[in-house]
Amino acid sequence: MPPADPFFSTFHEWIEIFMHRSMCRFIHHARQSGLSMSMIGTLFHLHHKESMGVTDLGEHLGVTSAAASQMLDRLVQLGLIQRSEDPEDRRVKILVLTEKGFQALEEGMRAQQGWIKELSDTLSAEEKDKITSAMNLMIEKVNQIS
Amino acid sequence: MPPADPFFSTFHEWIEIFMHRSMCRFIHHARQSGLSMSMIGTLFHLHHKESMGVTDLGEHLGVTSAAASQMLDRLVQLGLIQRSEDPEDRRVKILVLTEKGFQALEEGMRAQQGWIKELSDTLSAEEKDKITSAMNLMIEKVNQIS
DNA sequence: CTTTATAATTAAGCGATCTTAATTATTAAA
DNA sequence: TTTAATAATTAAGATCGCTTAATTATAAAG
Repeated sequence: MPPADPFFSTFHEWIEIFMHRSMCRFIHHARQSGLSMSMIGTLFHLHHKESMGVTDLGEHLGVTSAAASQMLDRLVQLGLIQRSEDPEDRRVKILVLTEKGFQALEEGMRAQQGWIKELSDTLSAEEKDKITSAMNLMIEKVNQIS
Repeated sequence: MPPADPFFSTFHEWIEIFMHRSMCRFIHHARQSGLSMSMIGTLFHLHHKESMGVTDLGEHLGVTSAAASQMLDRLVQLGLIQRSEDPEDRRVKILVLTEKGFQALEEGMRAQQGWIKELSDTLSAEEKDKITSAMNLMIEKVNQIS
């Protein structure tokens, strides 16, 4: 059990609400784009990891490197990632998200956000300011921790 | 293009950060639990929809009712949902999340939250209060819109 | 009462996505 | 330089999750 800190319990409650509102639509969108769970995991992973090898990626996804390699074939074919040789160690491949891959991620995240407009409509200008300011604070801090 | 409202742009930026931090771990956890994308979508859907029929669920997931029915077999077998006859119309099945199903969802969401501790450590008590209060405001408002 | 419509399931088949095992290419070690 | 280790890929086969089509059960309409 985590501590009964009001920060954590509120955060947890908010995440629950956020996920419940967002995930259905996100999954729906992913399926329609023809992206599997592994592919989505890969796009997210490459986005905040800059670059990584095939085996490492597979481990993170919980599949074999063979499976990762095959899935990467499809992502390359879709133009969502770029796979190139690592000049430091030519056995290794460097994987990076392409602009198109980045946009595919963005689109998926935008797909879930209809309900935020609804939320916004119930808020006064001061309330929006308060929330915006709190989020900016979190954004600033979270950028420092990695 | 959505309006260049600072509320929306900040919210969007925050979602991006949140998703990138959370989704990899969430997907990893889902795979290890043996849950498919449809299963996860179903658990989320049933959690905030109370109850719904098989065909409706399939439509929401973007699959046929046959596929939904087969997937529900597995979820029932895993004890994550309960499937029972609707007394009002005995052709229809009522689907509800079991306690175990609810806990599986909770677990998945908890799996992603390690980084929140890190974020918390960078915040002063007043900063936490500010964020907690803004989130409570959103929670209160969002509960009114559905 | 008979016919039609609807909800869910079952069955058969197909393609996607895994797995293991073998292969190729490169690097590190003996 | 030969041998061993590592990274990625390829190939073959198994399994999963989907589709369509047929089936069963119930409800609504004629």
